[in-house]
Order: sequence, then C-alpha cells, then structure tokens
Amino acid sequence: MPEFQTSPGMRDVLPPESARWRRFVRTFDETVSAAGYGQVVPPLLEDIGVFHRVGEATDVVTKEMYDFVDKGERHVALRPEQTASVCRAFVQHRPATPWKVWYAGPNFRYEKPQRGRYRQFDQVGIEVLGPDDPLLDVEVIALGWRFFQRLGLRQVTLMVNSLGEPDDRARFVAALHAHFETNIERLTPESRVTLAKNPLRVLDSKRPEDATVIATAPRIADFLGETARRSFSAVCDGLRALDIPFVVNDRLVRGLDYYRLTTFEFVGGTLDSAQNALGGGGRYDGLVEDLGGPDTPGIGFALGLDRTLLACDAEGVFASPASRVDVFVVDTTGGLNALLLTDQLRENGIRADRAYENRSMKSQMKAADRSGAVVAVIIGPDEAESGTVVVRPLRDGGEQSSVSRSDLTNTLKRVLS
RNA sequence: GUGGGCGUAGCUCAGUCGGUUAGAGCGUCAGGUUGUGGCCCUGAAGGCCGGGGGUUCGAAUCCCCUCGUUCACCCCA
Repeated sequence: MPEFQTSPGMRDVLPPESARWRRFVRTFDETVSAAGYGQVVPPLLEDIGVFHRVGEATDVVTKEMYDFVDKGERHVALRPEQTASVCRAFVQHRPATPWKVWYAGPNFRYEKPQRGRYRQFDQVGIEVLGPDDPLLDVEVIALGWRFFQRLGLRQVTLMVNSLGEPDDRARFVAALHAHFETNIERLTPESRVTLAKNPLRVLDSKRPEDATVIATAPRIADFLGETARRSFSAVCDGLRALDIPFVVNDRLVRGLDYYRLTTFEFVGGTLDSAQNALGGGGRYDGLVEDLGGPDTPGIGFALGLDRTLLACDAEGVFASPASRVDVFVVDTTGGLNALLLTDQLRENGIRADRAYENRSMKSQMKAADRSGAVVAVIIGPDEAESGTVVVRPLRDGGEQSSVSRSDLTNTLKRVLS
C-alpha cells in the first residue's frame, strides 16, 4: 500500500477514461454551442457569501462546503456548484441579455463518498439569464435531452414539475408543514428534523415508514397561481411539440432553495442505486437579485459527468475511445533512428510512437502490435546502411516492403488514407 | 453524520478447522525464433495478506482499534 493515496472522495482519471471525459465535454460543447451558448469559466474559489445566497436551508451550503479563511483573511469556499458563480459573474460584468452560457468543471462537496458521489465531482451545465419565457425553459430542457441522446443513452426519464411562484410556493410549504405537523408521530425522527429545516424536502424521503404520510400530503399543483399554471402548461406543450417524453412528478423537489416555477430532473433508468439523478435544473428567478444584481430571470441545469458515464456503462454506450497511433517505429540500431523517424512523421501529421531501451526486435514488434498502429516502420543495421526502411502492415495482412527514407512520409500517407 | 458488507500481486480473485515456504488467471519482462507482432510453450520479476495492537507455541484466518472502499439512510449531480 503506497504511503500516499488520493483523499477520500477524490480520484485520478487515467487514460483511456480521461479521453472519454474529454469527448464527453466536447459532445456537450457541440450540442450547446450550436444553440448559441458560449463557455464561461468561473473560478473554483468564491467568497463564501456567494454560495450562502443559494440557500441557507440546504446541506450543500450549510454542511458540505470546503471553506476556509485565506491568507488575506477572506472567508472563501470551493464551489459546491456553478450556478451561483455564473450569476455572480453576471452581476459583476453585466453582459447583454439573453446571456446564454455553458460550463464544465469540478465542484466540491464534503459528503461521505459513494459510487457516483464524490467530493470532487465534475458537472457540465448551461444557464440562461434574462428572458422570462416558458419556451426558453423548453429549449433548456430539450438541450439536456438531446445531449443524452447524442451520448447514446436510451433509458433516461425526464421528470418535470413546477414549484410555482414564490407566493405559491410559500402557501404550499405552509400547507405541507401543517400536514406533516398533524401527522408528525407517523414520521421518522429523521424526517422530523428535515421538517423543521425544509418541509419540501420531506417529500424526498426514501424511508418506507414515511411513505403513507407523504402520499397523503398536499399537491403543489393545487397551489399554483394563474401565472405558474399557464407557464407550466406552456412548458409541457412545448416538450410535447418536440416529441420529448416526460413525466410530471409533483413530488419532484430540487435540492437548492433558489428554484421557482419550472424544475426538472433527468433520472437514469439503469442505475438502481440512490445516485440515479443524472442531472437536473430549473428556473431560479430571484437568484441574481439576491446576489445584488437587477431583477433577472434565470434558468439552467447541471449534469453529473460521473453518473452519466456510469449510466453509459450500464447501457453499453459511449465507450472510451481506444487511443492509438498510426505508425510504430521499430529500431534495432540503438534508438537514434527511431528518434529521427518519429519526429519526421509527427511533423508530417502522422501519429507515431516507438519503443525505448533498445529492446529486441520481437519485443518492439509486440509493442507495435499493442500500440494499435496500422503499420510498423522497421529499421535495422541493413536499412540504416542503405538509407531505407521496411514498412510492414500490422492489421490486414499484406506484404512488407522496403522504401527509401525520403519516400517514407508519402508512402505512409498513401497507406494510411 | 448513522448503520451494514468488503480490504490477499499492477488487475480479477482462490486460500479448508488457526499450522510450517501465501496461490491461480490476466497483465508485465525475458526466452523458445541471432531481423518480425497476434496463437502456443517455458521461465522470471512482482506480496509488510490495508495499517496498528491483542489472543496463541503458531494469525491472511480469531478479537479490538484505525484507514480505505462499498451499500443503505442522509444528501444530491
């Protein structure tokens, strides 16, 4: 056991998995860039106050933040999510609206690690600030859906709900609170604690003992005002118009406090663990204002990279690409020729690798095979003498041939095309 | 944070009732083939049996602590 290992909840992403991560982000980039979103890269570190505005009642902010006082006596925190940072950036720079941005990167939450739940975890996401239009909600949800489709995922369930406008939500929470209070003796002790902090989240309890009380709890749908109702049905109509399947789940309560009106979640069908939420988001009108900016509507989502990749594994899609080179140079003259040849090939746009330590030809040929190269370029004493190299196909049979070094690049380009 | 499972080679795992030198497959390296990969054969390297303490003549094996991981709760992506 090595003396040093990654801290709990932290891990190394090694090749070839790292290549898959890059492709994941690139696929997301392509999906949302084509919809007019530009990338924003907020810092990992923010004044802790930025995140406190996200909600005083969420564990993410109250219990799970990596926060510390820096050498300048500033109380800062590693970001637990990126929506707050994006809104802070909006307030700070005041870009023209609609401001459509995407991001990708790590977040930090001090939780007990589990598969699909790490202390440093990556998310990709988008945010749109400015427009107050349910059809924008539809666009945002649709982009998330399309992205999952592009990855090849089939078993993703889209759940949508409306939390109503702040007044609706407040009345709903009050009714919920009353309902749970009157049935408090039938709630688990854990849920009683949750009730005191955030009645909404009691709906999230997975303890079977709570199920009956939750089942009879008030429904948000009965508390939506005219505005929220119209908005929500516009969202549902829009999704139907795009042929995007969804289920309305009026028990869907998102974790962060800032959500209003439309909320949604993408749930993986193949992950039967508790970590099956691949991503989620919603409208958060009011967050920009809370951060000291003008009253600005906003909506967005974040998707968990790890969990989504786990779902891809379960469905056997979006496999990690095999990293390979085109050509492998085998040099039994000591290695200097391999140095020169690989450099020459790379400068001509041919991906080339080689072996080191002047190993035997057999050993180098094995390495050539493992490299995935299409052809081996072999140089030994005879070739060095005559200014030639041997070009040997590795994949589809074919005879090896001798070519002069000056013709090598052109020969290879022909063979590889 | 609470509770349960599991930690043996780089990886996946055997290891009987506590018994003498801890094994296999894969992978790696070398050889069989003095200039040629895959398949096959042979060999080698590689282990503080997660760590610490205890019980015992003797511990990978039993007990305690600890660390890591995993599952559920919790939380959430």
